[in-house]
Amino acid sequence: MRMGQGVEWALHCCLNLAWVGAPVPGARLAGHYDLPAAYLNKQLQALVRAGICDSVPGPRGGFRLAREPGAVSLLDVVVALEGPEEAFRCTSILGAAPGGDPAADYSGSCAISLSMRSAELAWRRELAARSLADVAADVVRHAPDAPQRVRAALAP
Amino acid sequence: MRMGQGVEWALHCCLNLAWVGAPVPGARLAGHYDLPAAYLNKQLQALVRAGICDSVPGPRGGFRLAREPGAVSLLDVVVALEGPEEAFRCTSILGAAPGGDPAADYSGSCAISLSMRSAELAWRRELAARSLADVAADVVRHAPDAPQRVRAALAP
DNA sequence: GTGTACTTACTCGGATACCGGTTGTCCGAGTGGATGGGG
DNA sequence: CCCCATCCACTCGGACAACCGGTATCCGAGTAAGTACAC
Repeated sequence: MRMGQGVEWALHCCLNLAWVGAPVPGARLAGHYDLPAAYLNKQLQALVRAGICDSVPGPRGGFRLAREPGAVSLLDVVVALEGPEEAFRCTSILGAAPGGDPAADYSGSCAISLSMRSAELAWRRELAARSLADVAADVVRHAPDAPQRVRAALAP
Repeated sequence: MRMGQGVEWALHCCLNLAWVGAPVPGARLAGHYDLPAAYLNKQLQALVRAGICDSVPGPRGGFRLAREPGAVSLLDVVVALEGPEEAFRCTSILGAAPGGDPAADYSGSCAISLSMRSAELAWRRELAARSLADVAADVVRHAPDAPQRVRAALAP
């Protein structure tokens, strides 16, 4: 059970976009972290589809945050890249057991499914409660000049 | 980010093993849920390596729970099959950014890594707090004759 | 000097290969019970 | 009737393929800025 690499990249990029404000080309973000530009572009496209980022084409274009940093949760980013379905998928194998209904959906009644779903819900709740603004505040507390340095490195 | 199918199978099998008490062949468990026997066997082997199940060879052999159901948490099963490493892996891309140390390990200082790890810790805590005995109790509360039916179907 | 049309370089966007990991399958090593013979 | 050696069927265990999703890459469509020219 591993999460896609793109999630880490997207989170760092979103944080930087929150500090820059102006559109930043995907290639410049990729160069900043020494990442494959084309692949990072793919992840950013997913963020655009999810309504987290806006993309402006042409010269002086790039990606920028579509909402306020406080209105983008870590869960939003994770869901945008990993999809909305949960990690544990109940396939209702109880339906194949003796006395089970093969056509029934046990995901809402199977105790195992409920327990796994409950745990995953706790994970999602933690991610949903933490916004980009919260993370940015933590970074600033530790390194107050980080936003300025990022702006200097990424702004045109 | 999807969890392996084997986790669901292993959880159901462990619950049944807790009710049966005696060794149950992997093939019989597989037939109970109409699963590929050889592949389920692979998952059960992982449980044995993790010390969750014991395996007895020869006729009248099979798999049985190695500890009391109350001493096996859902997290134990998940870790046995999915591995101990966490879903979100911090690759310290901050080290590649300007002003970063490429050789340093940022997984303990990067605010993003800390937030993701905190959320995953909440998930693990939920799973660790729920044992097979707890889940079994929930099932019995909903269907009191489940243990007897399982014994009748799986016991030799 | 100013407005306009063109050129151009730069951006995103989707379609296309590659690879590791989960999924699925197979056969061999080992073991406990059943069986047949002998005492 | 009891004991023992043999045989055998049954089990796990690890080694071997197949399929799928994440990884990585490329080139084309579209756009806005810059430029040259005509008025």
